[in-house]
Amino acid sequence: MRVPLHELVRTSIRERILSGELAAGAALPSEAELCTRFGASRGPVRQAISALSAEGLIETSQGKVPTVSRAPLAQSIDDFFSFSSWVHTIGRVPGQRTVEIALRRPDEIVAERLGIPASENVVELLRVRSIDGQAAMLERTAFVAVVGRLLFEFDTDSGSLFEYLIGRGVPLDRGEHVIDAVAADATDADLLAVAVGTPLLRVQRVTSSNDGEVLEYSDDRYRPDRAELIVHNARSHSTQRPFVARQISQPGGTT
Amino acid sequence: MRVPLHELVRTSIRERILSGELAAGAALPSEAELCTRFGASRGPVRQAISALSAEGLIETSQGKVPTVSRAPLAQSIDDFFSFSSWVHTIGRVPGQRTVEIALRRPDEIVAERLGIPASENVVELLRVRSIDGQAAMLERTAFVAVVGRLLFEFDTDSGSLFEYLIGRGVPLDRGEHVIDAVAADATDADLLAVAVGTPLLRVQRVTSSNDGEVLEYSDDRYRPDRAELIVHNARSHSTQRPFVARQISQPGGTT
DNA sequence: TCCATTCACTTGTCATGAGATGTTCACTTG
DNA sequence: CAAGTGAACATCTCATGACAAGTGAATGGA
Repeated sequence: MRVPLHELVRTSIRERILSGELAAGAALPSEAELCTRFGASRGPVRQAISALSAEGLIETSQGKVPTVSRAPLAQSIDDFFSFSSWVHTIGRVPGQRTVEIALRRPDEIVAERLGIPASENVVELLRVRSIDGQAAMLERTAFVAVVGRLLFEFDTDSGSLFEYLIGRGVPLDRGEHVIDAVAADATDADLLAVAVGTPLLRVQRVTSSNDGEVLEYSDDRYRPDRAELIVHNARSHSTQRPFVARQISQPGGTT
Repeated sequence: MRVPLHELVRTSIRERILSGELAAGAALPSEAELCTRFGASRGPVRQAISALSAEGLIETSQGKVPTVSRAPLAQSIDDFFSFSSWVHTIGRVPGQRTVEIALRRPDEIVAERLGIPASENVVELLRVRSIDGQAAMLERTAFVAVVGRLLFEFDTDSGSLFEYLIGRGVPLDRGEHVIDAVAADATDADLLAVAVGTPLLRVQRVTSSNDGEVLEYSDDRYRPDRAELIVHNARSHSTQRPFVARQISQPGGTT
């Protein structure tokens, strides 16, 4: 498969940023330099820079050399998918305790969300996720069989399941998250150490590949005093990109 | 201020799409046609098309004329800011009942969110928002004085406050939304017709201009059985754009 | 009638050249 | 010593030309 030149330039620069070689706030080489370095004309180079800018990785303005963005969006995106990654980037210590892992028939809702017949087995995982040792979220995940098989070779208490699956080549690319609020049931209350009926922030996620193949369904319930979601959004036609992330709850939030 | 040619082409096409002149799925003129029509070379035209594609308004692929996207993102963005607009686009009837409107000193939290001293007056508005006549959300909004003044010339029971303010030139451009869950207090319970302690989905929004000037703070509480939030997200470097919107709750959501 | 091929047309990619416009900083001037 | 000036340098804008690659409809043969 032929790789266009601007694509090559783009990924090359991106890798240098993500690897830390180009730190946040650092200046990129000028267009002219990039041209000679890649043996390209200004067209592809500008195309690559423009794409990286749209991606949120760099910031540009006329007359100034592009600089590496201080709040890289790529990080936020990964953070939104991976609890461990998120907690790490905010400088806290993530933790997880596996309550249950099982291969079983899915219930109606899980089967419907995964888009499979109820007769097809799924791997279900129930974990308590914590921040600095304090329980913050209860995670009920169901994987389709082909992905779930990989779980039995993984210590679900050890770290980021998401990174593990990505590393094993599972194409967890797209996520659809439905957000609402539910009252803690007996299980929630027990594992999150709250009273039954306490309001919890629930995020139901359906993760699929770029082809649209559904791979995972998860029902995550957050203690709202420990974690919340944050959405940035811009109207009109600004170049500002929307982004979604989690954040630690601020004290005094309940009016 | 000088308007670049590619910007001109871009807004021209965008207007033709948003006005409905170019329906969803319709084919755009070819690059060559656009070039002659605007007296431009391919550069600016391609730049405009690429921007519109990134905006999500059109879809392109090699060899085929660009077509108007069937799920325009611009709509979703506006929908996320305006309750009325959202309810309209899903084919329901929005409603609102103003419970209170007042000019007063802000409490600590409101003052902090708006970034103003507690001695500065704000206009506070309390409204019940409904879908097809059923109460779905309770909205507590505080406006800085300069914006709030406009409210007294507006019938807050009549329709979209957001559109009214935009029409009056208020630059409501950027929004930061913090999402969590709270238990319904006595007021919430009364106005939303639920029991005290019922979990509600809360969205706290700080709206500001592109310059970063804070204009509005809102605390919206949704009945999770009537409305929920939905977030689409894509990892990696796909062209897929993230978006955030509201949606009507599906029955049987509580596992 | 059906199917493979051809061909005109489309967008994607890339090079080169040139002027406009914003930034920065050393240098001049008061 | 501070303020203003200007040149070097950067990106932004736009034009022109050329080839590669995908699309779709017309064409022609089986």
